[in-house]
Amino acid sequence: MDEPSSKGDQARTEILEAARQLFIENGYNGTSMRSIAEAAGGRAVGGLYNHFRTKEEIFSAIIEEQNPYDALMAAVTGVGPVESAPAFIRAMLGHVLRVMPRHYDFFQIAQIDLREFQGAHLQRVLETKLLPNVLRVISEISALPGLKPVDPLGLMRVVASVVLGYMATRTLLPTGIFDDRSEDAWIDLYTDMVLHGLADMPPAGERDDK
Amino acid sequence: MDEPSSKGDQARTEILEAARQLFIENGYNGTSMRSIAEAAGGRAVGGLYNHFRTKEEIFSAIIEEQNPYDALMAAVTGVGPVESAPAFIRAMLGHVLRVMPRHYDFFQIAQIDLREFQGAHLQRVLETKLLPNVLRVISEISALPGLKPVDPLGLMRVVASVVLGYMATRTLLPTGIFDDRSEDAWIDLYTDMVLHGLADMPPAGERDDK
DNA sequence: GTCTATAGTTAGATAGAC
DNA sequence: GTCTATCTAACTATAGAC
Repeated sequence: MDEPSSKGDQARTEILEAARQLFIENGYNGTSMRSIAEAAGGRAVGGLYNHFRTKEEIFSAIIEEQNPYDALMAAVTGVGPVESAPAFIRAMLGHVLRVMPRHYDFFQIAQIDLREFQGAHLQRVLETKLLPNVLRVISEISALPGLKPVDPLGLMRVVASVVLGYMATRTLLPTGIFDDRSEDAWIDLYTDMVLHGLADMPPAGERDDK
Repeated sequence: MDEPSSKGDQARTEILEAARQLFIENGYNGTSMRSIAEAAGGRAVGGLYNHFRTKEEIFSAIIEEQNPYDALMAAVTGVGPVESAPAFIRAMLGHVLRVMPRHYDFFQIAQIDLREFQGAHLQRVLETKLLPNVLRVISEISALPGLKPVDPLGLMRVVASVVLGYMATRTLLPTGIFDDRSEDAWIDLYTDMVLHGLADMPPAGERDDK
């Protein structure tokens, strides 16, 4: 992710770092090339154009180079061999829900892309890299025993919803309102809901709750 | 919500309507007062300032006057008397998940507020109106029989997460990928997960899935 | 309350010396 | 590759006639 490889690219890295922070604080159109240059080590505006042709190219580079794809896939593939689908889901959620908050910056950048560019820059990462792999993992889970009959697409959406909802409610609501539980406790609660639900009884007959 | 009460306020309504659409399409800073004036019946720019003092006041008015609070509370309080918490949750999710998509515009406006103003305009609506009422409803649910022991705050967060995740995945992912299921089928799937989980067995002992 | 015209500022991007 | 200086265009907001 962060690779200050050659010495000439150090400026580029500085610029991307400063830009990301400003985009998050002030939005895309709220961030000027001047402010990026200033925040990136007091540079001059013109210097930015030696590394990026346009402002949008800066934003695009952030999405392409700082996305948490590797970390996310490592969290998923790091589950290892398990015997049942519930065990896989519990381990996977445990990893993913712990990894995602460390990439909250990208979560915010992604929201900016959705609003300002209709997700155009995200789409490449999502469709070419993440989605196929996620679908493959979800299919593997479906093949394991222990789940109710749900097709892979349905399984993917509800799991994705829970992860996204977990991320969104971290800051959407007034600060500190969720702080009385530890992160581990929250993750257990979410996992238990996904696997076994909130009701204390299985659906009796078919109409315990209708 | 839409109240063309006096004749003088018709222009105001037209402006807000045009502004909302432009904000959604082009973001806050991507929408100019000129474009708002033009879209609101070919008005002149100066005329806007007879109704709103600043551009931000237009945005603020949209959040204050076009938020789906009433619709949301109606969906929740319209559940009526039930005997168990699972029954309440099923009915409530059925209403809320059907009502929220009809207010997707506001969902997008809310995201703009989060990004451009750190949610400053949302906060008033959320803290003074929605949150207290939601917490009250959640407490009522907790008092009904049929749930595992979960405190109201935990219950609120996981339910909110599911609703937000449902909304987010409607457009986050490539268009049409979720269209093979009807809305009703999706809502059933989400509700079943929230109540009974995805696993086909209750947690045996305590370690069926660890 | 709506218009035209414009003030004052700032944006993205470029030119050319070093 | 970085700087200073600047171009052109667009922005928010205001002034004043009707």
